[in-house]
Amino acid sequence: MPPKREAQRGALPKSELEIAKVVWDLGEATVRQVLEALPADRELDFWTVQTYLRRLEAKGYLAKRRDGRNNVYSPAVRPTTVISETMDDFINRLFDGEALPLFQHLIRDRGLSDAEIDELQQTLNALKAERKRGRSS
Amino acid sequence: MPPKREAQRGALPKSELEIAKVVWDLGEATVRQVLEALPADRELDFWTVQTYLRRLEAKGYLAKRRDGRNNVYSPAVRPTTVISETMDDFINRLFDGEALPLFQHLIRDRGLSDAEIDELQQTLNALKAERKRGRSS
DNA sequence: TCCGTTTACGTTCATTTGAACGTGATGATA
DNA sequence: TATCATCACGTTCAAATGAACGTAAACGGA
Repeated sequence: MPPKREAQRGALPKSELEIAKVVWDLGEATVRQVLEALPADRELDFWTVQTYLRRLEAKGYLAKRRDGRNNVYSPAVRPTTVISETMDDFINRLFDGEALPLFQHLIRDRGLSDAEIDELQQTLNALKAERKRGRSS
Repeated sequence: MPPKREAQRGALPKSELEIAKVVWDLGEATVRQVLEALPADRELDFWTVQTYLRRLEAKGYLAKRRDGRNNVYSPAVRPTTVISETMDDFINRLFDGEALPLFQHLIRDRGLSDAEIDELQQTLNALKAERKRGRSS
């Protein structure tokens, strides 16, 4: 059997992703809640937000529940999964699928504060220790 | 005067970016060279490649030079710049403009090999040392 | 219970993007 | 120099995307 490519929910379009992200942050939300949670400088129409939420539901990213006369949307796919998919797509497109070059680029061409570097190092150390532990047990 | 938004060459579409990347790798290239440099499983028409190159030129990303009857395309904007812009756009969209969460996600949700972790740590160490030197001089 | 408000749903519309074509010009080869 | 392949350019076309509307139904307050 050929290695079916895991549903390949091919990379959400910008606007839809933007809306999905709001829902993720809120946990669940009505159209209006999403609209209000949008950054102030992002003026979308109520109708437009509604449209995107509907599309996200149609694509299987969000679930819809009825609450009185309102639709309440919530994640139907774990956000982490969607982020991973999106990122994979991005890395494939821009860095031939290699994560490392992406890091390099981020680290040197984009300003990381000293504090951020520290934090990053700690994360790496932790991960390393974790793995070592995993392997020796 | 309002703070004009820096040309805002708003994020290249997938296919165009793909083509641009080939040109970057080759340094400069004709339509046919780009076509041939594409991964084997990516079957684009000669015409299609031509179209994308033309668009990229129109948008100011590539420069066109004449060589006999051929157009030779080359970067008009440093690839690093374009990559940065693209990445900024991406990070804004997915991580509220914060690079750190992106790192975290990459590090833990996407498999990094031990070797890659090492390499990353070295990069960070080097960067840190570099900065310390810069500050104390 | 009636009225203004808010919502869902189906629909629409312009623009962008992905992809390709037809023709006339150009250049190499026979 | 006649011919054949290749190329550039303008053009086109469908699908995806960004954005919004009209209507009818559902509510909540007067």
